Amino acid sequence: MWAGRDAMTSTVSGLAAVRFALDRTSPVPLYHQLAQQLEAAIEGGILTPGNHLGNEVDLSVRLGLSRPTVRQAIQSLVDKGLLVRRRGVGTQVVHSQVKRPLELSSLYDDLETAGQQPTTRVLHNETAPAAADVAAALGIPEGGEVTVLERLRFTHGHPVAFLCNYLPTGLLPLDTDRLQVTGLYRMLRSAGITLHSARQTIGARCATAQEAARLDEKEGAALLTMQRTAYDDTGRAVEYGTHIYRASRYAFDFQLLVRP
Amino acid sequence: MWAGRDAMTSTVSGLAAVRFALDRTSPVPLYHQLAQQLEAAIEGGILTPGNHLGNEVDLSVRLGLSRPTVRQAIQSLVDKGLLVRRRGVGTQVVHSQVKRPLELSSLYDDLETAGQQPTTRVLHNETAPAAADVAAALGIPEGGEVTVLERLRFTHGHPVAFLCNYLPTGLLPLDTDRLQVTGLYRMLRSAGITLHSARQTIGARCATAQEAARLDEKEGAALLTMQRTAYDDTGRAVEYGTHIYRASRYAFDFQLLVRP
DNA sequence: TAGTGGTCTAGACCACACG
DNA sequence: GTGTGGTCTAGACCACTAC
Repeated sequence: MWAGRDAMTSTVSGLAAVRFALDRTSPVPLYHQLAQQLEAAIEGGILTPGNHLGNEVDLSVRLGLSRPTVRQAIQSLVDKGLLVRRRGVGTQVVHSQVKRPLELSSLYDDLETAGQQPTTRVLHNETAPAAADVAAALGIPEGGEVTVLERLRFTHGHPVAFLCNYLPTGLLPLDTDRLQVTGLYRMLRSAGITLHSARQTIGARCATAQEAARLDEKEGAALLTMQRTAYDDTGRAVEYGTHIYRASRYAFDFQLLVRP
Repeated sequence: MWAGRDAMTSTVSGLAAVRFALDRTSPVPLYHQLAQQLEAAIEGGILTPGNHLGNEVDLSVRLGLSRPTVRQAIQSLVDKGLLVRRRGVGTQVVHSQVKRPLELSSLYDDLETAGQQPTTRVLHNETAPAAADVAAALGIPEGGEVTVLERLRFTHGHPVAFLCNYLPTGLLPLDTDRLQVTGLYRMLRSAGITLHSARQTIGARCATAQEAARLDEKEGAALLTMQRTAYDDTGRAVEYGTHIYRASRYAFDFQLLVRP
């Protein structure tokens, strides 16, 4: 029985071929090290779709880890959509190219990763009393002071979007020069504000004459609209924005994972 | 010290007031029972934003559970965005109204939960050879047989969307009569197909004369467009669709959680 | 220094799928 | 039946935060 198993391992493609290197002195948790190496093996094609991962108990013995630790590593990849577990069956690599789950995306980052070399022109950057909708979105009293930000975003010198954002005044320094060379979300991050969730609405409408002029479109052209309120990890609203995109030059593209 | 603690509990609003009822004979896991009751306490306002949950060890003693079990319950609520944990600080109820995370949403279900009484008219339901884009999306050979579905979705008797879907033929029975009274995703679910992920693109354009006529709009009206490919839990593509929505009557509205 | 969550262990029993 | 993942226990030590 045992001899048979050992003899078989040499013919098993997949997990048996993976070399794991766990460093107990590293500050990186063991389950995370294991998850990273499993993910690398999947990305690198060593573990191919449909490959069984073998049962958790054997794996934990082989790695010298406890089963809960191995489970935690596997679970994180299941959450990422790379693995599927079935009771009584086993753990398998998922069959397809699920790339990145939906992120709370920043237009600036999206454009940059798409190689679009985004640039920004700041049209307004000043404080003003909050209108009713802004106050409601940010959870502050109507008429309270907010910072109003209006920006035009360009790619290759052509306008793509008109961005209007409202933030609680004093939340972070909003230097106009810095806003011209980076994205708002990056500035939030580097100010120590971790975004946690957001509520957004995506719609469409035809461009008014003013909007058309601003975005270098014809009047009546299709525009994508987005309103978003973003919250930090304590649940405090940190940003409300109404954005307008040229539909001829931009579309929202994202991956969803079903939460079980 | 201990006396002081006990004396304080009576003045502590929040967790101390919550009565937990755990049933060890239930098939529902203990961590899930606990998570549900904590969630109910938050929804019901017994635990209010900012309330500390108290340390995990005390809670596990009080409940007669092990700490890992309590942690699992708390973690599930952290994943849902209801709680925040900070090392050295504690666990707190999040400060805002984060309601539902983004789901792989079905238009039919969305409309129904909004009380819009959706109805459907099936325009086409037949098999045809797959065009290049459809074949690529579904991962089948070009010219391979697919089922083509064209539907109009109404609310209160007015058209909202034109839905065109492609599915691998034979994946499930697609009875036209049933499609008229329910949604495609419900039929997939009841056929034992669990959706796992999807890739979607949302854009906008102006209505052509034909589209305008079909959706009871004027030519040139703004339309929202969505293309989506959905995958089941083995990573197999089970559905590809191109949808068109009247922007005057529909917008995408959803909540995002940042995945840490 | 004291208290918190973060990580990890070494077991155990159960429910479910498959042959 | 046999093997799988699902759940649960009762401890342990560490890293971080706040005072």
